[in-house]
Amino acid sequence: MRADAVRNRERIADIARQLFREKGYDAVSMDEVAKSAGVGVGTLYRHFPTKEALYDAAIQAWVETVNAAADKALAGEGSPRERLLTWFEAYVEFLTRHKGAAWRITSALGDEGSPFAAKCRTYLSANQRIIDTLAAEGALRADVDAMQLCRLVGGVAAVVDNSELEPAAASSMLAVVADGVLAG
Amino acid sequence: MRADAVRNRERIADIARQLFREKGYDAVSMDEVAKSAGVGVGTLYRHFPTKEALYDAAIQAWVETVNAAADKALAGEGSPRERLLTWFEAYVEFLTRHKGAAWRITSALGDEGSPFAAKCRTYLSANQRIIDTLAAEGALRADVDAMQLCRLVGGVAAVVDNSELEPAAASSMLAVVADGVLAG
DNA sequence: CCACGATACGGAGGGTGTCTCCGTTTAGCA
DNA sequence: TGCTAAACGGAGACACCCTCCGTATCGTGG
Repeated sequence: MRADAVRNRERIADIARQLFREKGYDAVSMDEVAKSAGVGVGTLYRHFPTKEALYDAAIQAWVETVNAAADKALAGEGSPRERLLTWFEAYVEFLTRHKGAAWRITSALGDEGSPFAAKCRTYLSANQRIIDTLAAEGALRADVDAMQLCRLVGGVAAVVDNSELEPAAASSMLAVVADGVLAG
Repeated sequence: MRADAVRNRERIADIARQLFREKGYDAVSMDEVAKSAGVGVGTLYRHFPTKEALYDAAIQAWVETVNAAADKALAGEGSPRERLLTWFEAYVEFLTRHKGAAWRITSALGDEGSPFAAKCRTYLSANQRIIDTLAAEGALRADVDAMQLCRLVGGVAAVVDNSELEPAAASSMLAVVADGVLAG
């Protein structure tokens, strides 16, 4: 790739990240991203074939830290319930950091063709590690799997994001899910 | 209202109901509804000021049966857990009967300005009755409210609808929520 | 039965969105 | 420095929701 192309690609992704984060997916148009980045829409579409692909690139950076968050939750000293809740809250915080991301990513679970498929795999494997660790301590009900957990917590995150709920409201819903998952 | 207007209004709502049910909200355009109903788009918009208002009218009928479903769940003979699960499954079945409805309605919880506000109130009061009844038997944790329950189960319904999950997958997620809500 | 005013109808077109196509410009190598 | 492959920009195709207004129809009072 030519040097100017690399520069443009990065500038576009940066600008898009800011815009999506401030305004949410639907409220940002491709024309707006192009104008803000000082390029034509053609350039936008050469680098990112669809709006969703641009979104995927824009939110890439923070997804990559998810495994660190899982490590941190597991390394905690509390009861299984406390560690599970720590993880759930981190997970919801991640998913709601960009407006509209929670629902888009949770919707893409199980859809290999989605532009978000790679992010879903990251999330699924992080949840799997949580499950494996807590199951080894005998704290989990037997029939819980990573996909189910992603969907449950993703559903909560989507609702929290959409209705712009207080952290306390999110926590009380997560407590319900955690208790349900821990129940024998 | 003139007789032809009444006929048109009903035909439009009927056609729209079928189309929305088959294809989901986003995949049905107003032009398509107008063409299928054999009217111009102007007529559509005189009867229903926005697409969401048309959707609201199209899914009106089944919403009205939600209270009957709550009665039926409460009249059951099983344990609190069994009755709660019966209600949850009926609730999810309602919300997923029209593709796209679960997320739209759950998103509208707490938004009085939404075209779905009336439907939300119906759902909230039905959930409140469930809570009151089970709380009187001492089966529920103290801090559960109807809004929280609507959001939790609505989130599950939205995920089930979006990913077209099997009933078994829905049931296992609902079991988690039910156990979490019942846990003391 | 008819004439006429109120009501309802149809569809062209405005505004905005995503995405494509292609003539023009530019980077980078020989 | 000259050439070619790569990248650029933006007009415009297409689809969507919704508005506007000239035309057609209903239904009532004479």
